[in-house]
Amino acid sequence: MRISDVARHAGVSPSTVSYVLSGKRTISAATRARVLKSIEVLGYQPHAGARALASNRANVIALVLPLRPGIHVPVAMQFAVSVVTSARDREHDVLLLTQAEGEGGLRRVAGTSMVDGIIVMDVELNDARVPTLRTLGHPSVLIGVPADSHGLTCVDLDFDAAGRICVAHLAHLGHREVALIGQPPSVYRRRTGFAERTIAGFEDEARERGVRPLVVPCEAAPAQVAAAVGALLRDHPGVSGIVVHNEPAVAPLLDALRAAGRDVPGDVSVVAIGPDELATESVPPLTSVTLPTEEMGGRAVALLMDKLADADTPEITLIQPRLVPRASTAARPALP
Amino acid sequence: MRISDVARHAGVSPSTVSYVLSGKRTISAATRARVLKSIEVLGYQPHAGARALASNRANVIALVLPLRPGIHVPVAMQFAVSVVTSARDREHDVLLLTQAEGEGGLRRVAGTSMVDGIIVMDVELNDARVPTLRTLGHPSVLIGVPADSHGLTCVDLDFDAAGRICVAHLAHLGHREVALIGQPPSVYRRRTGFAERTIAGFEDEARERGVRPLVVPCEAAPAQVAAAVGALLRDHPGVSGIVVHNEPAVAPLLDALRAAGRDVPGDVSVVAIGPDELATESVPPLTSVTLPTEEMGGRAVALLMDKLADADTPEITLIQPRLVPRASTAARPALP
DNA sequence: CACGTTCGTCGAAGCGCTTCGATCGCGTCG
DNA sequence: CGACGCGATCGAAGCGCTTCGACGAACGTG
Repeated sequence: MRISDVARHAGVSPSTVSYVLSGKRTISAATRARVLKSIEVLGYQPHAGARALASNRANVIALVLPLRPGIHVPVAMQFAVSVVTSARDREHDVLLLTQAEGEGGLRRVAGTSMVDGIIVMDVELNDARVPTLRTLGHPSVLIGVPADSHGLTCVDLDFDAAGRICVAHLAHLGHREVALIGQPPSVYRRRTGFAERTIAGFEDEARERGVRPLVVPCEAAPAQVAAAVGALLRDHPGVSGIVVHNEPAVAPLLDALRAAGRDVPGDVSVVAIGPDELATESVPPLTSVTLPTEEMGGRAVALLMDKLADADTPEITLIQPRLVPRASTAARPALP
Repeated sequence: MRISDVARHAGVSPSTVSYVLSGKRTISAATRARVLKSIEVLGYQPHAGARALASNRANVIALVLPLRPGIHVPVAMQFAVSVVTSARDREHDVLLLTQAEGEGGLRRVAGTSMVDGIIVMDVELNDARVPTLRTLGHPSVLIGVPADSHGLTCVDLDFDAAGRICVAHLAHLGHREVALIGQPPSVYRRRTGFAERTIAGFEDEARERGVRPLVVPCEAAPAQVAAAVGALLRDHPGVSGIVVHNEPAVAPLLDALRAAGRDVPGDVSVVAIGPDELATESVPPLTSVTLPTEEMGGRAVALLMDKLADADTPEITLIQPRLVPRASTAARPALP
């Protein structure tokens, strides 16, 4: 079943069928209808490889999955799904690469023209893949912002603003001492933008508002969260507001507070940074700053398509965080 | 940079270069070396589309991600990663399809020759995609076994045996009444093989050993797990052994037992069915039946490659479960 | 009314690779 | 010693599509 079969069936030339399909030249309504009919009747599907060869476009983009320790898998999956969905909406498919394939993988899929562009998730501040992406000659979009974003296209939540907005919310409620339960130390060690920027925003806003900030990196395992919370309550009894930027630590954190006899939000207010489900499915539902995975994935794809169409794109696209108040934050309790 | 450039540089014909690359004809060691050198020097990478067109092989397989409610995302991700890794080991890439694309997506990627074969995860007993796969004319491998597996190739853990082995282990330790904390009701409602087969094995083995079985489908939310455990302990005080076949319910289950003052394994023994990390990261580490995601993914890819090479493959490949004793099971406590 | 446009369509030339049959030496066997 | 076989290599014909230039017809326009 080839394009020439369709052409014969419709009584036109193969090129006409091609133009009907691509819309790159005007075709009379009557002819178009006839061709489309034939395509439907014959169940014609163009050969992807032939297309890619002739048009120099594979209609496929690559997505690099992040799989290092510390990554919250459901969030990564949400990104992946939103990228696939957005790509499909634009007639593109998605080729999956693992982190393990590394820069060689990027060079391979780009060099063989398997893909037209690349989306890289979980970009570190000093990401080894960035130089490769720069020299690749294939368009790419990063989710996350490296230290030097020159010549790149990056999408991210504005984590600095996210950190700030959390502190602002707590300060507004009267809290004078706030803690940030952060990512595991390993995440800071490999210098991840979203982690550092959240801290920066958290601390800056606290300073500006005369609030005392405290940053506590934290492993996600329940026991370690419990230990961290125990230490926090003991050593810093004045802390009445907590920001959590560590998805899997959220449930253990709430457990630990409960176990310590602290009511949320009666004694302690908690703000989470993470996907909505995380916040709504907790008990109590958490005031949170949304991690808009769908919007970010969609935006990344949109930017990549712009680059494929030779439009120029902003170097950095920061999505503004929104804080949704729920049941986990309240005014600071009066001092005893 | 094309194959003819390499040919010129090495002083041979393009076909010779092609044969060096594919190994489909014998090439003298000297020539091969010269060609390989040229390839390296020039940094030649063959054009994937041209290759696919000429050879009728894309060297890509499709993977359909499961994303329905009730799916444990980290497990799905483990499968995906193991499929990608195994595929890469065999010179293939992986195209990601979402469940949402449905059967149309399967027809599209097969019909356009984007992929050479398809791996479908999370197959239901009456999966709507099965008839499509049968008529597709493209090889496919299912992870999971549908009710009618005629003419298909399926890989799965032997969940019936998994259910049995758990009961056998508990019975061996002297437990006379055992409960299965199962999947959420919605999973049974859509008739999922792994869920039903585990129950079947669980009940059959119990019957054969004269043990009283009890099956409790269970939502994974902590509150619901707690409620289910509460009811279980109240209405069936004789239950001293619990099998959990529901990853996200494991932690809440242990919490609920602790809250009810039951020691594990002192008062109640617990066996989990799931990935190893789930078992080793719990407190106490759980006796468990491993869900060998890596082996299953690898096997699925291997079977698909066999089909691509026209070898015939068994309809059903069941992987035998292994029970690893850890700290959560012990002999039944003496009756008071 | 002749000429220039525009519109719709066609034909042919690739895109870069694989593969089949043919060719060319060269060693070997009868 | 000629025919034969075999290993190594080449040339050319596609694979199925897109796209460019060309062409005829229809349609204004001066």
